[in-house]
Amino acid sequence: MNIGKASKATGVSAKMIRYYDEIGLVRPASRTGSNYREYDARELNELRFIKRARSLGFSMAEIEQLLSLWRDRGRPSREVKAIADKHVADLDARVAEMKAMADTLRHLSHCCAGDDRPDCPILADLTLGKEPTTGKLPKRRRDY
Amino acid sequence: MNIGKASKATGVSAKMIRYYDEIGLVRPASRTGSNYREYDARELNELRFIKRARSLGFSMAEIEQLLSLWRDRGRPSREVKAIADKHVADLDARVAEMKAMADTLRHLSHCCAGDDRPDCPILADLTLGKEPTTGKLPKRRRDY
DNA sequence: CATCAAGATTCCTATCATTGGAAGGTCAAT
DNA sequence: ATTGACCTTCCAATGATAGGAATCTTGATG
Repeated sequence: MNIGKASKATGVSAKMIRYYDEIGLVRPASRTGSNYREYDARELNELRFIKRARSLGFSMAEIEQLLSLWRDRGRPSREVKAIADKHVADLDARVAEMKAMADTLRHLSHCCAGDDRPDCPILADLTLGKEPTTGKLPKRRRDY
Repeated sequence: MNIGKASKATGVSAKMIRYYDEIGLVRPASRTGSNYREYDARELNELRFIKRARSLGFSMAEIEQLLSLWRDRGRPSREVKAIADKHVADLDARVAEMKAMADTLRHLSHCCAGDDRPDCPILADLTLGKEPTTGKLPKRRRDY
């Protein structure tokens, strides 16, 4: 099965399949005589695994760990659970941050007349240069 | 006031001040005879404005709009409110997505014994290659 | 005044995951 | 044989930020 079919079968773009190949997230694909990448059921499963994990917000680094655990049939579920739990905590923290941002803005917007007059508490607040109400933002570690 | 002082006064790194300068988010800073950037109170305020807006999760594009509205003393507050409200809606949507992710993972983790045995519903779920429970993820448009 | 460290300048590099395109080789069907 | 769809590699760009190198300026001290 070539990369196009594999892409359709897994929902991972051909570009990204090549990229995962390049960075060694998946083992280098075997090649046909004409240098086309070839995929079998096993590799399709890995690609689906990656896709699902990305959609759950796991970083590539986490996926690398999860993949190696997944490949190891004897691994203790404890290890997987630890990664998942850490990720849940991460997600919860980010949700809290964003919720605080949204609430702050919602409040400001609610106090803004939103009419033809120039008085606007939103801009007034921005002008203050205050620290964010949520405290310093942590570094973003990943996209999701 | 040189860039180092401006950085300390606003909390925006010198690197980022130069970057905002370079991309035209702020007007090109005036220069001393020896080519040092010079900042006055007005520009410090703009940098604080940008910092605060970033901390509220506005994208650079949004900040560009907000800045031009902020500079225009006669603008209707309606325009500012519209940007803020759109952003609140964006944030709410992202919060909902991430909450759904966290909940899905939390559920999976809860079902995982987390012991020495290899059976793990988390990996089992990832193996399915299902569509995310939250539906397709929208493109991330920004960091925050 | 000479010197030296701190701090300014520009330019280049990297991040992370993803997308886009160009140039060129291959496959399948007509 | 031609055509069009598909594959290959390589290069560039995204957005916001950080790091570093090379070079120049400033300000303080001996």
